Amino acid sequence: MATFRLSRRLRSERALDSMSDPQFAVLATLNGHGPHTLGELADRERVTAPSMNRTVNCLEEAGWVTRTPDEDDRRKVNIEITDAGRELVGETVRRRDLWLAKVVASLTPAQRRTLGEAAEIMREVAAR
Amino acid sequence: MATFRLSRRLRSERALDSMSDPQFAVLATLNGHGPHTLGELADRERVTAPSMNRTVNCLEEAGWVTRTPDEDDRRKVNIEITDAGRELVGETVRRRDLWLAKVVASLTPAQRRTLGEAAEIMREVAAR
DNA sequence: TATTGTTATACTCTATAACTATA
DNA sequence: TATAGTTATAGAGTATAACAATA
Repeated sequence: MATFRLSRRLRSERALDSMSDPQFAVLATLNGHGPHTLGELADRERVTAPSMNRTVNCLEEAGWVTRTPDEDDRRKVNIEITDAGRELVGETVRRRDLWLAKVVASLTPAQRRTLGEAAEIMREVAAR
Repeated sequence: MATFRLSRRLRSERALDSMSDPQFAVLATLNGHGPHTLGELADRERVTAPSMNRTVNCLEEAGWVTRTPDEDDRRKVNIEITDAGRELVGETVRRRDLWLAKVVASLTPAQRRTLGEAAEIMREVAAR
């Protein structure tokens, strides 16, 4: 439960309050790994195609991504992040890092050590 | 990053037919810390009162919690988990933590102690 | 015939604003 | 007048089922 709550708190540190977590997750994927088709995004986020379609619709209407029909397979649609989308992702990352830095600075050395050791265990555990 | 990864790993092990995360979070709180008023639950989960009211409605209709008017302050409503709710929490936890139990059992006592201490810090930090 | 994306429909979670009952 | 809870309303994320376009 502590993991879920901290994860939620970290996600709340975003550049735009109006941008939801699912939308940001898609934007971060496109920013870091290039254009994806709708099906690829749905598989990556473990949601259905209609669900991802709706999320992409919101991102497209807001100008964060663009849809382009695939030239080789015209059933597919390539979704690509815009310059405005890249700027938004960068701003969110900076804000999140700032919040984390303040929190860490307020902890005792022992607490920081505990979190550091725990993070290592959590990474190892999550990889199983 | 460790928090995000562990959170995602835990969710991926979640039973398909189990309840939603917000509902489970409320039920787990009531199961572990006794009855709460609506406002207390809303503050704890960092959502608005109307949002929590709807979640509690779903839990109440399903028979997992009960509403009881407070005797001292009749504006308040005490929300309490039912026996069926306790049973459901137990089932959900067992299913979600099936793999985690094995992982934790493989850790050293010192590692388990580190995770326990880290969980407390994470809860405090997430509440800011 | 199979795959990819979309639309239709329904449910939950979320919020703000307005309302009721009580302090 | 202030507070606790509820209702009204709206937007987003989720799903399944059905459909269109393309391979």
